[in-house]
Amino acid sequence: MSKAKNNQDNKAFTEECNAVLKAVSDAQYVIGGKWKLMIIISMARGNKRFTEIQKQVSGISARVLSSELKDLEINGLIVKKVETGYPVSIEYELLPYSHTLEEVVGAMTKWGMQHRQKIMSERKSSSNKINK
Amino acid sequence: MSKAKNNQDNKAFTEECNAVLKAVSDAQYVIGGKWKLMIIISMARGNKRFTEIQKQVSGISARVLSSELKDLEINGLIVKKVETGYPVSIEYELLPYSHTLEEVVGAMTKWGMQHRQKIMSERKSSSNKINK
DNA sequence: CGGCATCCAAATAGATACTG
DNA sequence: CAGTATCTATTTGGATGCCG
Repeated sequence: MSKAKNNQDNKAFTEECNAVLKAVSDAQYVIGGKWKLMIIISMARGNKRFTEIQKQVSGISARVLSSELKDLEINGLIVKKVETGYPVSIEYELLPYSHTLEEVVGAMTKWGMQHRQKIMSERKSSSNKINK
Repeated sequence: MSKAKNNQDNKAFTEECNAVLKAVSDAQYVIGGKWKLMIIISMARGNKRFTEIQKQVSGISARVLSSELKDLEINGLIVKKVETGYPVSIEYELLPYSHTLEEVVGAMTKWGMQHRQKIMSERKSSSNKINK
């Protein structure tokens, strides 16, 4: 392979790489961080109330959940519905757009499960780490 | 649908939900954060040297890259290879296990690209945000 | 119940300088 | 080149109390 050909390849590769990096970075801007996907998963299973979601997504504080829900609403993934009445009831609902995340959630779930399997069967080596 | 049936459904749903949440949380432990996937993407395109990777993953500092590479090595995704010689050359390489991430990376790339498209075609609303 | 305000502690990251 | 050390600045997050 000539040097020129190599450079061409590298250039195309770099451009494709930058496109992928940009896309992943865009995605992480919206669904990155510790909680956003977990909130969406919990909501996809029917949790709509603030306290329900907080109970299922273990470890999240009210302050953080509140702020995450706002982000998700701003980014078009959920809506906050306020039903006036006595008492006022507030529910969060997934918007149809959130379903576009199914593939991402599916891939991460699958990977997380197989990774735990892998770690479990590697109990000899203790330097690998897994959540709690 | 009876109340009992409903409760059963909810219980099964809750358990399945917790399994998914745990898996996603495991995955995020290893590949979460702003940089890890981007480093892997860059390396999958052939970048092996510290400085090459830092150049392609724009915005990452040497200190953070150094620490991220260590995490990735601990978790079995990459190796650091030191070729003694003059001068000593250091290269990082993806391990075969890193290929198990292809589906995750693919899903996120796809989603990020379509999301940018969506935002672009929604230029009327200015409250949605996208990276730089 | 569903938050927001405040305070404070901890984690994270940038800048800079330095080393083998 | 491939980092490490140090210091500081910023971000993040927990705890608590209050409010409609």
